[in-house]
Amino acid sequence: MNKPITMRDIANRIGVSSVTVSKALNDKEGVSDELKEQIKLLAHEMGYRINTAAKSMREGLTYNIGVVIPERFTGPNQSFYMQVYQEISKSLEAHGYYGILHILSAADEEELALPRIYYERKVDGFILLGQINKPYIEVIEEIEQPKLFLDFYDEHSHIDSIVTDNFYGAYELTNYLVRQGHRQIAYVGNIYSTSSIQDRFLGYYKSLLEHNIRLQPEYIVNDRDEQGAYIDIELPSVLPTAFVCNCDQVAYSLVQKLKQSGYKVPDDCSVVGFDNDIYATLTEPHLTTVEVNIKQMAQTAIQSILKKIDDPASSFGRTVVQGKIIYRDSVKKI
Amino acid sequence: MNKPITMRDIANRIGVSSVTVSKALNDKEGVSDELKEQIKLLAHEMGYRINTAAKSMREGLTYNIGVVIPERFTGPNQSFYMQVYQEISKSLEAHGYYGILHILSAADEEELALPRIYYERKVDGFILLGQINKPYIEVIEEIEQPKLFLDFYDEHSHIDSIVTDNFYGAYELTNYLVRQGHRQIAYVGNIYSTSSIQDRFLGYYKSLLEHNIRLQPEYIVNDRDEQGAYIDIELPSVLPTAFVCNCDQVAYSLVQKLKQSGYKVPDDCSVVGFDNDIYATLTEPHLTTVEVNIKQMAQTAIQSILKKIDDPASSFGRTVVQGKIIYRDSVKKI
DNA sequence: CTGAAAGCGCTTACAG
DNA sequence: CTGAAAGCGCTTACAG
Repeated sequence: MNKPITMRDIANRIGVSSVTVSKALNDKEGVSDELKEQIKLLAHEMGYRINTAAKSMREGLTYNIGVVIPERFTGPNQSFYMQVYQEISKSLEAHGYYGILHILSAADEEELALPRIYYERKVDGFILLGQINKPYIEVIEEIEQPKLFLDFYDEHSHIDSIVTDNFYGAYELTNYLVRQGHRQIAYVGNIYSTSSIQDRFLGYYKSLLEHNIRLQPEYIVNDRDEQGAYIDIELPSVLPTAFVCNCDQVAYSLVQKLKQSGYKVPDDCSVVGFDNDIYATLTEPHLTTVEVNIKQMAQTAIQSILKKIDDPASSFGRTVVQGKIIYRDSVKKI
Repeated sequence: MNKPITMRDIANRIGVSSVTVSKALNDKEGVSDELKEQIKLLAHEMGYRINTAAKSMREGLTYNIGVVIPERFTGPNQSFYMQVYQEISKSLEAHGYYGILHILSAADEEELALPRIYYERKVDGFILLGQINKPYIEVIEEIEQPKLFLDFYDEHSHIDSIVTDNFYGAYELTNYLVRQGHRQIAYVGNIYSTSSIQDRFLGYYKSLLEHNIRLQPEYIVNDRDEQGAYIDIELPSVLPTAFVCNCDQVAYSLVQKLKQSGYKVPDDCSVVGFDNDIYATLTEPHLTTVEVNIKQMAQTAIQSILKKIDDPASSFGRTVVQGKIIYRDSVKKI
């Protein structure tokens, strides 16, 4: 391996100082346009590539962002967070930054072990992607580097967060059902299970309230136990004309159940989901659902974290990103 | 933000030189055990975290590996490569290395644009994950840094590669069907489409040959067109007793087709898949299939690339990683 | 417009 | 066993 080209090499070739080369390559003031051009050209010819490590050390910036995802969200059937990570990766690159992924193992989360990227000063900030345990949140708070929560938040923490608008998405989707003539509308999901299920339920409820539809207890259908494990869905004794499901996967199960019970979707009963994941199009008919705006969530997160790196005092609080209804074939106008 | 602690700070506190601190913290020779302990303790107390950028510059190593995945393999329904990336990330961390993901856009691949991590010397080596275009391969070959192909290979390239053993996996799976009494066995897949479909076909064919079963042309069932788009599967006029599908997703479609035609799986007909992805358990009955050993593929890739960084002359050629049959309920003994 | 000096925080090679 | 010196490749602040 021959020695890498440095700014000094370029400088020597033209008979100029390395300071001038640095200025030229970084488009700084203080070099004539002519010389600038000449230097850039030569740099290109010589195949110069900047040594980021040197720049990093000098500036005290790594140009890396750590993205921490709890292990439990990274299974083969849960591609959502990895999708988000992809977007983060792409957007970061456009800003001259790079993502470093850290899968937080269950053991490390339990033992409150901080990621290695922290101890090695590998990153300028952290994006915590996906709900982490309370005690771990407290440890994270102690870190004196910029950080934010993505796709979850913690009421008692002062860490900024970016979440999808579960409440408004479910509200809009339910409004749509009402506009299609539905008034017997059930909600499927354990509303004590997670904050997104709960917020989606509340959006659904708001729509009912606005339309003077009474919330009937038997129209809140449970889908999972305390541990989050799916349970068999029990259909209400009087079938509603539509179901709002807290996620596409549950909508998928529900449609199977309805079919088994001899009902046709959407002819006998409409069903909507949430997430627009693989289950939305695996279901027959394909589900009308809410798509989370992954791209915007990623971009918002990056803007915020970069701002915080630039100015550690800046703060954004809780930012909410709106989703988008995807209309398909699982709703019938009645 | 208060100034970060350096080795010098620790040194000053004990009244020793920063050289000694460096040696102690790195467990190098030349410091008494006593002093070493004292230094480590103090470092911990003071919350010392090494400045990797400085180390990097000094050693000329970034401790990062670039992982390049073509965009077309990163859709929401294709979590496989992101699974692999997760494993790479985890294993790398155990070696004090970190992965930097680069999604290669279709445009960049077309225009032969190298990733930014290359121009910024952000990484010590590259793992190319997933088949890239021939012309791009040629550009990659020019890079004077360690690199390897993961999950694909190129006959005309001298770049080392690590692939899953498609041939042997399909061979074993077909052997299993034969042991279960099957002799009319069809293969589903366009055998001119990709090298893995082709290699899996050849493994299937080897098993037939070994068992003196004639390969019948109508038992090679097409599943996709030239562009790789799935087409409607046409069942052979005489139904075989078993189908070997080139992937789980196609097995899923096939089972649907069989059910629509009034056949029961596995009672009337057995079906096996390949990949053990989400479709394997989405299918009813759950599919017997071959699981790619993602963990081992990642580990092998990392070992190889780290060895190459250490010794650029080292070469491994084409390494094959064996898969594992997952037995489920889609095969009947006859 | 251009450059000499200094320094970012480490580690290696050498001297004691 | 311990440390002074040198240097990795950049950039900033300052002098000319």
